[in-house]
Amino acid sequence: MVRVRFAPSPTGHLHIGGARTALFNWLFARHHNGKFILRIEDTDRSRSTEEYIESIIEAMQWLGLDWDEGPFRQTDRIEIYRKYAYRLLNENKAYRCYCTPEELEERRQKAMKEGKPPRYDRRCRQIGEVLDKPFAIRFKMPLEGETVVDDLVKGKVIFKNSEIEDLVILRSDGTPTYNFCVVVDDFEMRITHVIRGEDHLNNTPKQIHIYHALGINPPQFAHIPMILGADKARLSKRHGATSILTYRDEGYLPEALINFLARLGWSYGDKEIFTRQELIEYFNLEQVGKANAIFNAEKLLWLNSEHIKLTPEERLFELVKPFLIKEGYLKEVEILDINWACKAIKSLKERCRTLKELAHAMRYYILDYIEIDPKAREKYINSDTIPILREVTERLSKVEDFTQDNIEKIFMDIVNEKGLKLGQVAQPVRVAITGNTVSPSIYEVLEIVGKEKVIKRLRRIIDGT
RNA sequence: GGUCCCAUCGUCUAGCCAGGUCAAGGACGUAGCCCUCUCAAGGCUAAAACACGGGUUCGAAUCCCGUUGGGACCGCCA
Repeated sequence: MVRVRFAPSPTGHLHIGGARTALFNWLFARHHNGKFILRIEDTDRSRSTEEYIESIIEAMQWLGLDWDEGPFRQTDRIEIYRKYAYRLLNENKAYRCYCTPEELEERRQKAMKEGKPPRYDRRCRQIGEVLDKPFAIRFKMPLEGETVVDDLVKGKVIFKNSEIEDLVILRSDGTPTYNFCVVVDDFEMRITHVIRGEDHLNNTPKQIHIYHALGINPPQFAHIPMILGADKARLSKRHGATSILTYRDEGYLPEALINFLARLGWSYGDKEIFTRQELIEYFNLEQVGKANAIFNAEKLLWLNSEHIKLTPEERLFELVKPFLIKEGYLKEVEILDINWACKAIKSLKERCRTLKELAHAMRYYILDYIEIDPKAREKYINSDTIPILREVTERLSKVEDFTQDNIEKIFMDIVNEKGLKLGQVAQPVRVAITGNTVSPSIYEVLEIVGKEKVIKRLRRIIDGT
């Protein structure tokens, strides 16, 4: 049984990189009919907050990355880690370190300045007796030999044990540290595959030794490449929308983001567009690449538009509602006729790349009156076009059955009778009805807006009010 | 500074493990054309890459070594 976990630390919102790690774990679990576990690594009490925990969970839920166990919190499990740490101490596999953080920091700075590796010099490892001073517990790393990490993505990676420092596993305040908690938790939670960012690759040999000291077998490791910003630096706030929830608020579909994230570092031949089910079916670690990837916002936008096209109008309507309300086009209690709304959305869905854009475009279907773009007005509403608009208004107002076909007939009649080009009629009308020079087919727009509003808006333009 | 990872179009990538079918394929973006009531969508076309240098081999994008470049880690952070 495959058991994987996503173990974010709540020191910030869920960002692109974290979400991709979560996704790969989730996909791997679902593909193998295994379990996906959520674990909150909040042992850094000074930086972890409840707010971030909630935010991460909200983002996971929005993405549809559901977990089977958890969320577990490491702060609830402190006693467990402490127990294991003291076990190692008693078995002489760890030792008390009496150096203070200040001393260590000082030595580190000095080492850096002298160009030496800023590593702990193991000075307390020699102390035989127990001193009456505050202490941290350090793990005894082997002093020689090699450790091989047989990584599912990177292959065999070899580390010299002499390069690995004696890391602190329990702080002097009694709290455990990251590298120790992961091992204990992954063991206790019976994790079979650890899929995480490549930034943890260097930690892996340390963890492997802790596994061995505890007398347990390490899980399989898979270190996936990093996601970098356009400047090739690690993705951070500087690169704009970094929180997953921001993408939700900007009108991205979760399935589009999932699709995008999946293709960042993983591929399935030439296929670009995947449904959630397809990803579960096709995902594997073998096809995960080794090189870092740069976050490409343009492609995400394109994928979003593709997924909007794939989404049924009914669902789009539900998804776009919050945006309509936020934009003020719709009051919260107001109810739109669903069939009408779907017709409106259908006309717009292949023209919009985000739900935000969709909501904005829908304004001219919903509102009674719309603002006319000054440039559009200048170009298309003038003494030449007012007579045309008058003619259109007059004829449209006589139409009983306000359908696309009937509307088109009227436009064509006017064009033929007056010897005009269709654009000479369509564009002024488009500006009068939508407020801009861009919209779906004008006949379609008129039908959806409806006779009453169409006539009202045209009259308003003609009257110059 | 040390250790580790990585290297195909601007970007995501296929191909690499099992060398020849690759004068390197797809996608985003860009440019042009077609369609056309506008804008999209769609269709067609174009520009655009095997980082560099050695080696192995009849043959290398694919295997080996080095160089360069990028990234990560080196905490009583995770």
